[in-house]
Amino acid sequence: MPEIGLAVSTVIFALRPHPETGRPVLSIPLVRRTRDPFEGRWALPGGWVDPAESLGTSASRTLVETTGVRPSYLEQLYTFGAPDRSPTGRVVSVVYWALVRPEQIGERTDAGFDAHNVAWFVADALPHLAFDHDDVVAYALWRLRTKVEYSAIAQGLIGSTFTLSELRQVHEAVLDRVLDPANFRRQVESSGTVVATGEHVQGGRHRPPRLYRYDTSAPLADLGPLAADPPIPTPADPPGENS
Amino acid sequence: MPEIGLAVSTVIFALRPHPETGRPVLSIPLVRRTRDPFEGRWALPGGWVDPAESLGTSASRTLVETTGVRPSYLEQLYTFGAPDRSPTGRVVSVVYWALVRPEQIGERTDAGFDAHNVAWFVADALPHLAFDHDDVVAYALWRLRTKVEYSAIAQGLIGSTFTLSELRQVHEAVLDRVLDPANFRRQVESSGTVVATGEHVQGGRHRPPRLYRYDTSAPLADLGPLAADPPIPTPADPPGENS
DNA sequence: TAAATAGTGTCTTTAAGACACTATGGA
DNA sequence: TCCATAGTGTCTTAAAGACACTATTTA
Repeated sequence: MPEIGLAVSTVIFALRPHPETGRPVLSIPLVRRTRDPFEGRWALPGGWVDPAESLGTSASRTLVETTGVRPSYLEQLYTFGAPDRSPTGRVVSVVYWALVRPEQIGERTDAGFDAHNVAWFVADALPHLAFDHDDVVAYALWRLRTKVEYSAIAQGLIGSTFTLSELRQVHEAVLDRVLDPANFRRQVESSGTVVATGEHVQGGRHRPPRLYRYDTSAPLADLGPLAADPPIPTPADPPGENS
Repeated sequence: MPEIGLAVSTVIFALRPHPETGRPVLSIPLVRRTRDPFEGRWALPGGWVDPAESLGTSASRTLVETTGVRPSYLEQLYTFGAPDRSPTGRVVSVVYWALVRPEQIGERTDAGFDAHNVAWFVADALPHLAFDHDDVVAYALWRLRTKVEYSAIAQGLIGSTFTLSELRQVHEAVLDRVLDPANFRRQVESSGTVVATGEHVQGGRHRPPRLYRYDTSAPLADLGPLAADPPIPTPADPPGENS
């Protein structure tokens, strides 16, 4: 049995106001490395896999520990294992990607959490990252953009109720292009993934839009016969035993 | 750095004559375990990852070593890592799936190759496998069937030249349903993945069909920004250094 | 000339996209 | 009443599927 280090990393996506324009833009939290290799460079949150925990649990644990956010969606992306990807020895990384809702992005300041070494970046304007994380992020971005077009994962980025205009803005931010409001509405309504709450939003200087929520009985994404990832543990939850 | 065993396994697909009907059917080679755990049970070919080799190289090496076939296509499927998936200790398996062309399925009898413990099974009628390999195969089958509908991977299962009827039979065997010859032809021709050689097949008691070959300039499958897997090493090739 | 498969034509249905139009509340 | 966005209608195009039809070989 070979001596190979096994790690997990996670590419976390959320929509945050663009630092200049203020418009919602796809963003990723990174962690500054405080030791070699690549000391000082930004990297994906992650850590070693504990022998007693599943890969998915390991991913949610390390991402909560390092960035303080709790994801609404978590899916395995790919396993990176080129022999030379870490200069300090052989490391194989099982990479996950995650979505976070805006209300989950509280700025943590509690003890043991080093806010100085965690920062959010615009997904399309990242610095050059440690290890092979540039490639990892590029692949995660491709997967997110591909998947948002044929599944309901956008709900992982939005609050529990929303207008169709807000949902469309999520899709537009992810895909980085504008969508026709009429056609978008028809597509979403005919997909059956969304249900009108009956309420309306007041306050705009225009016709009040209907509020919708996602139909929780429909699966968020088609993983085929693969068991869904374990539920995201809340701070009180003990880790689950799923793969 | 935790003590976790890192292995690779591969789900290998080929079309072989059905043992009863003789018609081509999707088949998978399995290896009988000769030691605990699960001694006597059938399992996917695989082995430990060598610290010096990439994951893809490890997959092609172990599958050639154990089954004697050389794949025409190899792609990473998923990494399985439930803490209890092996009764003898923590093992994380990076699973690949592969396609093999009929001409590559020679029955090996050379020294060091134990034909008694390798056998081909019809993909939809496998015995209960060792470890969690039932789940692994189910997921691989789903991926193959999904992918054959929107990509050109079927070329990984067919010889270098073929008639559209033969290609359609490959799709039919994979999807396990009949396809309309007229519509299939139009789809394949408009996809641009296939080129007529100008030759025809003589001998049938009917109009001689055109021969086609795949356009090798077109990619076999869209992996996004992910680097393609390393070329399959022939027995003489030294292992590559890609992920 | 019959059998059998190769290959073409065409109609229907569905979905995506473009874009004109109506609806309704707030300033 | 005007502005802004919500929401509807409808036309065009492309692709998939059903299925009738013609083409060309061998037995």
